[in-house]
Amino acid sequence: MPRAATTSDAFNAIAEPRRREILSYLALEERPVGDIAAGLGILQPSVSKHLRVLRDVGLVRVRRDGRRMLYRTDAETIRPLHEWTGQFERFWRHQLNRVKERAERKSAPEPSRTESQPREEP
Amino acid sequence: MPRAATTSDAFNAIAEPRRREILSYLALEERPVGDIAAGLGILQPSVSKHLRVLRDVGLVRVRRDGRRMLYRTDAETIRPLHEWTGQFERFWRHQLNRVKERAERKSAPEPSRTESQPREEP
DNA sequence: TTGACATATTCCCATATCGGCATCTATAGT
DNA sequence: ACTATAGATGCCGATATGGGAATATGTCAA
Repeated sequence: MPRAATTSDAFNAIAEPRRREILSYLALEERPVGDIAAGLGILQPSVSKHLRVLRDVGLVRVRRDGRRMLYRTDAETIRPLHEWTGQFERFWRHQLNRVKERAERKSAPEPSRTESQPREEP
Repeated sequence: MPRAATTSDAFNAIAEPRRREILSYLALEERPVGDIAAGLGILQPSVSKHLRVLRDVGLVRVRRDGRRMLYRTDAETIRPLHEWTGQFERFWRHQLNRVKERAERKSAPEPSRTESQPREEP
């Protein structure tokens, strides 16, 4: 089974850095595709494809203006992501304290072999 | 060029639903792999693989306890995600108002052909 | 040492992805 | 009708993915 589709949910959609840029770019005001391409330095077909993904998951809305398509970010769809990450807020507060304590304790060597470290190269 | 690696950053790592479950599961207290597998109903090798991804991007920390590996969520790494999504907070507040207005205005039909709708099936 | 237990890694595979490039569609202006 | 402009879609190819099953590594205990 491959990775979940980018269009499966907002989490997958925002995994792509370009798409995050686009969302920020379209947060303040709606813009046509050409502006996005020029403003972010991405080829137009790529922009269109990213916009299709964002549209499929509801992260942007479109409106036609003559021959242009005006896109804007739909912040409401980002909200669940903010709330999911927010569930850990109380923990990083605690961890800040731990880091502080550890720094203050740095006078005591304490060579604990149990504390883990990232693996090394083979 | 394929999709960015799941280990390229926290955004890609949390795109996978199981990994999100694991992070929530490990938020309160550290747990051995077996508990995660049993608690979430995932096969052990899968859990180990997900944990390796989460570890590579710093979303979890490990510590050895005898023959078990105790994992815990490192909330600090989730913080940037919370902040990125938070940049849109002021907008979804505004959009709430718009939705409210639209609902109140629902007495006026106004058949605007310009307002976009999701595409239809071919 | 041997065996049991806990976790990690490897192999296999069907599939979605992103970028480039070309092409198609749609609207506007003359 | 013709042309220009804006955007969307289609095709291609290299690649990482996640699940499953099997196997490897590592630690404890007798």
